[in-house]
Amino acid sequence: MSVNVSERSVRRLSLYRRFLLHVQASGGRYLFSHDIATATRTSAAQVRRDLMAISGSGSSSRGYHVTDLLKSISCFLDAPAPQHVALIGLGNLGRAVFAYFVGRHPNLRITLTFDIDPAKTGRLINGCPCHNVLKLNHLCPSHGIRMAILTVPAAEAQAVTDMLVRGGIRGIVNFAPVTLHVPVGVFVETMDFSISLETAAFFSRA
Amino acid sequence: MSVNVSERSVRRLSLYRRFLLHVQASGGRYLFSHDIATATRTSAAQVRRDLMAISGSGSSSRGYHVTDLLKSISCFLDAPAPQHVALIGLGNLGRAVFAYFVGRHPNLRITLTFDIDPAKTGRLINGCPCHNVLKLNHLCPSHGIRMAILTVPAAEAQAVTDMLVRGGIRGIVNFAPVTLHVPVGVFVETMDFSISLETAAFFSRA
DNA sequence: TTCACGGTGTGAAAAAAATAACGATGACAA
DNA sequence: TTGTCATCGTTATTTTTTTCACACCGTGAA
Repeated sequence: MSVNVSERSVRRLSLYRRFLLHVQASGGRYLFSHDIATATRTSAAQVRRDLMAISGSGSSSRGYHVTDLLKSISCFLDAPAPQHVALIGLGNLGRAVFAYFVGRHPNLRITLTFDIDPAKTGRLINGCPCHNVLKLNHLCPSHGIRMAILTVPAAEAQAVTDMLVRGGIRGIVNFAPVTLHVPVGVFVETMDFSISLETAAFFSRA
Repeated sequence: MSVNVSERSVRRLSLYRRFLLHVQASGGRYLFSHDIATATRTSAAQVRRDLMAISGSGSSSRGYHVTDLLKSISCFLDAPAPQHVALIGLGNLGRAVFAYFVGRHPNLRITLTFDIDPAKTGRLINGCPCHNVLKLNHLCPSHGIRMAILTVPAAEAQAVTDMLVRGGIRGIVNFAPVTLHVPVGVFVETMDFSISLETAAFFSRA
């Protein structure tokens, strides 16, 4: 089902969905491909092509039906049941991510958190149990957790990643400014503030 | 000088530099392209090609001289003098970004911060003055600020962006989960946690 | 010296991605 | 009805990006 759709398409589809949700909330019912395109800074052809891949269909006169299209995209992007997510590292960043997360991603659920600090482990954080990071490879499989958010210091990131991989994790959102090494089949998305900053700095004077 | 180098190359060069700094710190003197490649998860050919573009040259027997290469990359990526940066929005995220920033980017300097909350404006934050966000288009030009980090709520992001653009900002690192609209010539880098999360969720079950 | 080896720099080829092009379709006006 | 028009779905083309391939170079061994 996921074959034939590139990473970039998936990203754009996620953007389209976000826009469509806004439109839906404000009562819009139909959109043309170029509406979606301008809202998400891409081209109408690109939108049509992306939607073609997931067979979301529109009418040539009215365009795309917002609710139907949302259904198509969500059906494609989301798992049938909510996915469980582990959050590793409950420092400032980890807690901020957790706070941001709440209520925003109904299909993703932070089920467990982990930290190495004994002052944090063994308690509930936002109603979610926090365990010692050493229990990772044991607890993730038993809770059906396949993806993780990594908010540990850079120095620990690779070691924790190795544990995650051993624990069967298949997708990682990494906030540490390091390049993680994982086996094929494990997806890593790095939120690399430093690199983004330097890139923006560069092009701000291009 | 910046012509002919794609955004992706710039990103990779930034990654190479980070790796090279680590190597330098641990006393390494020479590296082959494939060392850099494996460390940054790309290919040796890609590394050589990227370096070719900035005319960083290596020897076929020893590889690349770490310090020389660092010099080449930094000369290419960095402005001759430190660039001034404005930070807009001093909520949890903004303060976290500021804290992360400190000491990590010698060529970039957060010169001014802005917020809309009167409890924050008029004071020093980390030794850096905080102004009302309405003073943006006035203060940015007079301080030579050409780039900004945007950590305001999504609902305000576009309005603030418009002010930034009027204030002459040419590069924005945007943390708000919205697609910003800017004139050509203004570079926007969006740190989009939601999109990254959904992308990782998708590929974690591919 | 002479050869083999492993790496660089770079043009050529391949793959991936974005853009353009176009027949088909349905709404609407005349 | 008939023609026009704007948009869709899809194929074709172009552009961009990555990978391959190989001549050339410096080193070390024989």
